[in-house]
Amino acid sequence: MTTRRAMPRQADIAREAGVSQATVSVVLSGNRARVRMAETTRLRVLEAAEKLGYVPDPVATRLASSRNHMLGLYTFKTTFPTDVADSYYPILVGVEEEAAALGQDLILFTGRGGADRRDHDAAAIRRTRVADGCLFFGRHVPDEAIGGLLDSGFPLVYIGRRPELDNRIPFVGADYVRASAKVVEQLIHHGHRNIRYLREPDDAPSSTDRERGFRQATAGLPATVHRLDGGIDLDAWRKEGVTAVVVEETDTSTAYTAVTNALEAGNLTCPRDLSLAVLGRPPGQAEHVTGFAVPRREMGRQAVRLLVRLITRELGQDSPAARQLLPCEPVAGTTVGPVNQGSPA
Amino acid sequence: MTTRRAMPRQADIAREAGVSQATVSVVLSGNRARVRMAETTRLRVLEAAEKLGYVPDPVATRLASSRNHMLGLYTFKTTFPTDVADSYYPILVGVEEEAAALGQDLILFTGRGGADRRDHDAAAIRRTRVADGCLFFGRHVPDEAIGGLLDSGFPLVYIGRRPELDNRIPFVGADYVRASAKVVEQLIHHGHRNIRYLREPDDAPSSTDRERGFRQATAGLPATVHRLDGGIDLDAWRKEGVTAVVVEETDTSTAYTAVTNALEAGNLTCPRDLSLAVLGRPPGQAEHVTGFAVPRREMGRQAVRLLVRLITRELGQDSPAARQLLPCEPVAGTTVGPVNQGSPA
DNA sequence: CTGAAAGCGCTTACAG
DNA sequence: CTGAAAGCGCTTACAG
Repeated sequence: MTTRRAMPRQADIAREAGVSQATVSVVLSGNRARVRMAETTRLRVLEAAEKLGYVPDPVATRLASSRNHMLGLYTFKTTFPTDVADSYYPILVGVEEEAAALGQDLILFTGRGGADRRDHDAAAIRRTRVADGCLFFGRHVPDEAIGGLLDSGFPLVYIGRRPELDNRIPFVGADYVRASAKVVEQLIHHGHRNIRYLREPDDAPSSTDRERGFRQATAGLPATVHRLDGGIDLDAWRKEGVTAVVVEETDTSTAYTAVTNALEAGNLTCPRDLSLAVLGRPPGQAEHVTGFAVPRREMGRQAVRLLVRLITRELGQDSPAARQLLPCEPVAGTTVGPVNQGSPA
Repeated sequence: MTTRRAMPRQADIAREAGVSQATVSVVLSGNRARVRMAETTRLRVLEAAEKLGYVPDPVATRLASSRNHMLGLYTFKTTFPTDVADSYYPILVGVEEEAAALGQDLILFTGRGGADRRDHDAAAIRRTRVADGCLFFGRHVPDEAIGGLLDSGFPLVYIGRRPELDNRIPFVGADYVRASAKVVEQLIHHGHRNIRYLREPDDAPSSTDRERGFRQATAGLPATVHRLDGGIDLDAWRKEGVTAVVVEETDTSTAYTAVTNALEAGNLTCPRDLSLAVLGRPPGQAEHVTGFAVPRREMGRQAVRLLVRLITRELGQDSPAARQLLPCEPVAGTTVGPVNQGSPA
């Protein structure tokens, strides 16, 4: 039960090796300054360090220099969602994998909810500065706090595309535009012309991107976008000539659920009566639904890699390479087929 | 794109308020030393801090004092297991919940595997000292590294009972002895006398505790312990008069799997032909199996609480209260019934 | 009541 | 080639 002073410091090594503390620092940090030094001195220091079981104090290192090989992860909501199936988890797996591979520790910052939420988040966000840099993840961007971090040159990376703050935020997102367009092109390839897109009434980048992809692919076609705001009437749509439905996919799966309910209610089968594609993966085990898979794990990994490159200044905060969109994996599924020639039910 | 120097320091506040930097420190830290000070001065400092958007630098705080309100979590394997159903996850949920509730950030330390694993772990374990204290979780205890931490008075708590190092390690575990005994008592209550215990050939505390509970409950009965080392012959056991089987449950579920396979092969039904209880929860959705649930989430929460009490010195490292065993929740299930009166198949 | 000083354990110019 | 000094942003005795 001695005190914390039990940990050997550089000064102890210096005494042991008969050199100055500064020399110890130079030797132990690999002599990056390329100071010329007698090999014997170097060895003596190394030996003393080994003998005393020296481990650098990460706190002091961080204060004196500017690296401590710690990466922050700030999440705005609980980091470990209770709902394990949450889309969140694979990202964490990727983040941790890559952080470990690059020799970085991870600091989890949790913005606590409650009454003083705003203040609290601001303080917590500022605290991220203990780390060399920080990953952020969440639907909204607290402009002021993040802007402050950006202004001060603190390395940060958002997970998910972030056009906010004049596109000054580095990010690693998924290329929803292209993935969505490809799904819709598949429908067109099957002969569909009148395609309806069902989206949720939210304007997060991931939503608008999907819609853009849909619009790109259907340019010139009678395809229309329907914003969910209640029930949907598939029969009416079919009477209008709609032969395929494309639904947005989000955390809540509201749009997807609405469609499957309507299909069931109308006793409709895909792709016999209607072709169906989802812009993402549906909840549960519905693996037969055509769509695409978001590379969440890879997003986590790449976000870490990008953050480290920002930290080492290998990449500038403003570099185009600091805005990454990863491709999504198409999922063929079985809910898309040729246009049904029969008349609507 | 300014430098990090953009963050205001206490010195900046001091200049703004026309006081010394030390006075700023006193005011901002709530004047715990109860230094007498003009209220107007205090307010002036607070106002200046507010105006400049001051946030204390946690690194400097930690170096100068000894608290930074960060808790470490060291895991020896990947912190986010890819197998989501892993028993690991609920503990993390509990840890994060309670850490957030107590206003503590979390630092994840991951011992990387690989060739230099031992050295690496040792260095990583030492790095935990950036935090005010650290939670540890894993099947083995690296004696030397943990002993060193303990010697230096660094607050740490293991998740899971830890008799190693002469019981010097504070922990929060589950009371497997009592939970196991209760399960077995249930069997005895149903009239079973000749009960067989199937355990895996591993001597972790969680294994030996379960066996102890079994032995306690079956004292004086012909109950015997069988160490798994290949296939098992249920028919032979039944001919010996065994009417109930109790299996250990671990990460791997080896024992449980062996029994269910044997049951299936022998076309046996529980509890008709044999009563079955598992000392924990079986893998998958087998909710009908009698056993008990380990309070993992609560273990996570309590471990955090204990660690904080250690950090604040409210509790000493050697205090008996720093060795906690949480009760497990019994699961009734349907695989235990009265002794089968018919003859063995 | 408030300021000046020392120190936490490092890194990084700068002298010799 | 190596040492002495300053400084990172705080806290904590200690003087006035």
